[in-house]
Amino acid sequence: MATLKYSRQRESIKEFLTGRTDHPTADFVYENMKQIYPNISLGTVYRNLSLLADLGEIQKLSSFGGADRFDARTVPHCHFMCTRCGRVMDVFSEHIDKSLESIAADFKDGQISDYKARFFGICKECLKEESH
Amino acid sequence: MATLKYSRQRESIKEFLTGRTDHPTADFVYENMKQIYPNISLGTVYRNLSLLADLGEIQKLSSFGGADRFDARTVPHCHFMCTRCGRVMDVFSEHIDKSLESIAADFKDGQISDYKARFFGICKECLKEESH
DNA sequence: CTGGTTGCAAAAGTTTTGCAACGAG
DNA sequence: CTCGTTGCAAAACTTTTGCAACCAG
Repeated sequence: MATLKYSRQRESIKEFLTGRTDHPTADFVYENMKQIYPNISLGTVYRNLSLLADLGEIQKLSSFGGADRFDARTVPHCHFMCTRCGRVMDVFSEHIDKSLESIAADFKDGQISDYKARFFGICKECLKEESH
Repeated sequence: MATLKYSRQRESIKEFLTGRTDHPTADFVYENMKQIYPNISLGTVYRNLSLLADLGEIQKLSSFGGADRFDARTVPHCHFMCTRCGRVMDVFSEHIDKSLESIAADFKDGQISDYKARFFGICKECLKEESH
């Protein structure tokens, strides 16, 4: 097994993600990291995002079409994507969490190790605009 | 609105998908279509898969990392992906369907127009191999 | 004819990787 | 010193698109 070594870049990337509630793409992370490390490369960002996801410190979301998104919130939770503006938001609901837990438990032999759910629709901001 | 015209290629693509229970990628569809239309192009496959998805005749699944997958089953349903062999299978469970419906209903203002859920774990085939 | 569809190829977009230099332990 | 990490660039992979020829209605 590879022994992990400290890297400023990796630390900054994780810190950056932790400070946000949206779900940035790798390229967006890259653009922001450039302000701290002008020479950082996109490859480094991808490598660290992958590594952090493997360690379970962040979550990779491959669910929305286009580039993958990354989320520092690692507890199982759902996402809502607005089909009009493309924004991806976390969904908070005990009802939802309980339902998904019971869904996972519904599988035979405890096969489920993880699950993700996402919902599509039009967000309130877009609905507001629509009524103008 | 564009008026749809008949195309043998589109018909074959849809027929191909309908006859399968796995969830092929565009490239896999392309490789198989070549046996019927040796000159068919990947662009045509992508265009028709997109078109069929827009028409609601098939479903595009962007949820599993790597290339998108396509599914002729259009009723809302969940998928299970084996994290070991990568296979993607449909999940049948009244319990799950009811839970997801009630999740969607939990949103205010009927915002939800669609939802997808997927579960990860190790499939029975892989578990069997593991015990050797 | 008209305009949707196709094959082809180029381009765009996303992610991975080989490699030499660098740096943490 | 060792080996994980970085920057850079090339490559791999996935999807979209411009265009002239083609074909369904």
